Amino acid sequence: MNAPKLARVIDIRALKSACSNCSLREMCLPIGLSQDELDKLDQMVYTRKRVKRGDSVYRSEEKFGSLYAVRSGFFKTTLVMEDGRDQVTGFHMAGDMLGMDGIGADQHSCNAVALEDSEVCVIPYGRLEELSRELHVLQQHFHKVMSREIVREHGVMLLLGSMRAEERLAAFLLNLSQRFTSRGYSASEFNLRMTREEIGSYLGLKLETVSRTFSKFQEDGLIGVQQKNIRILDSAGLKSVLGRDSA
Amino acid sequence: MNAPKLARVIDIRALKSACSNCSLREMCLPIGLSQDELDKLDQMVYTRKRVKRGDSVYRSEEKFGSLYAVRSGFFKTTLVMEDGRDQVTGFHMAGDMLGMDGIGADQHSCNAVALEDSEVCVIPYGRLEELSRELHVLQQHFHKVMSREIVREHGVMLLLGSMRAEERLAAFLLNLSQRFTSRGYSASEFNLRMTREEIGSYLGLKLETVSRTFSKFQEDGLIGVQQKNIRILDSAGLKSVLGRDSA
DNA sequence: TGGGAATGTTGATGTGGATCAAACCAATTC
DNA sequence: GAATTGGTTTGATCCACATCAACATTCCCA
Repeated sequence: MNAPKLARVIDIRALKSACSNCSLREMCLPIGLSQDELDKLDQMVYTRKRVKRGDSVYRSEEKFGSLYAVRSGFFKTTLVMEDGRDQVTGFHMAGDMLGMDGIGADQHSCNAVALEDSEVCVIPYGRLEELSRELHVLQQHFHKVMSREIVREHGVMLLLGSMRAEERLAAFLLNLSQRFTSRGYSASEFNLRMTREEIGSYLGLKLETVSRTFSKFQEDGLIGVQQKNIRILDSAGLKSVLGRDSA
Repeated sequence: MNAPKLARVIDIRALKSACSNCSLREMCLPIGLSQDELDKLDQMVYTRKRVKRGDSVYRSEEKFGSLYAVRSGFFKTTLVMEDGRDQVTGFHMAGDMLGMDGIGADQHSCNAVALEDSEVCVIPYGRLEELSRELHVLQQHFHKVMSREIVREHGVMLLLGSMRAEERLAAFLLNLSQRFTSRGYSASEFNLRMTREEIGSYLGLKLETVSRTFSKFQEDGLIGVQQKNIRILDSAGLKSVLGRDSA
């Protein structure tokens, strides 16, 4: 009985899915575009896709065709080795771009999995190429997005290659906090969307180590932890954990 | 007395520096371009630059302006943490592209240092943008290059996050071997251009561990090591080190 | 051509984080 | 409201790699 009504509501929402009135337009592809250019972008991004918690936007080996802008929700990207070991290579939230790994070999090289019910904007890659040949600003922005992904990964390499467990966790929390802040959320309190195991996988640690280190940070008065809820009590203290030679 | 003659030789060589008759054109930017398009590329890449061993092409924080295609020689890229710890983020040889980390923030975020006397082609980034708006093939190729850099870094993250020392070294050697092969050099014998310390830094290990592991591989008959000279004696064996649960 | 600085090897010992194991807790589900 | 399930915490022990140290080798360049 309610079904038709619900469907209509969704239709209306879909109509409004255009980039030009998206609340994320200041941190997504539309940055710096004029109204005119935005209209063109609207024609390119015509699909939104809901992704339920646990489902994936794309999987490794899958044919590449589109990029995805996270509209809402939270994702992880993971790599799987032949022997089954897998590793989280990133966590992604609203405004982040997914799928750029697929361009090089025309197939995806990792899995993008939703950690909560989420929504992405589907950006057909061919259209993006076309449009970015036309719109200099869009081209520039797209290149910047890719470049920043490279730099982000540099950071992770640094973390994995030269930091101790406490430093990794501190860097992780500070990074999350900073990203939440830039999206208008509280810098000092947030809910983790991922498990200790996923954090560990991302940071090259075991989940027990993650848990222990959280506990230690709590004892030291740096953070408050209650399951997935994190309060950052002493962000300067956390920063000083980074680049501290030893315990 | 010889100087003028030498200078003229260099001039001639400089004239021939065009992409269209570069021996690397099949693994560098020119891939897939028609003669016509190649001519345009030639106009873009008009500078070659010699880089002496130990010198850098660019340094972290430096203003970004150009990309660099390695023409000959060998480079490492490194990141430095505030506290001085530094980490090698990659090794780069002929045909590789350097500097893409700089696009995002309009300044470089790592150092690119020559490990032997080398030569790079300077690609002014503005020109590349321009030209790739014109030449679809070039645009595609450039995007692929960036994407592959992302995928390469994914691989390093996997290595740093989930592999043990022996696996890291094995993966490293196989990767080098494969890259030499694709450049027409021997897959089974090559000279390392970097020190044990640099290898260790790249792999998240100490130089002693690198040295010991090389020795172990040698004892096991997998490789022959003599200082910087490496012979791969049993590449299948090396592959089987990867993804082996334990010693 | 020799002497000193880098670089590399190998051994002995130490330790941070992994592993193994056991509770504990919160959220569902029956 | 008992039972199940997925996630988290905490303790005891272990081990892969780091660290410290001594020596060997190679590379420079004075």
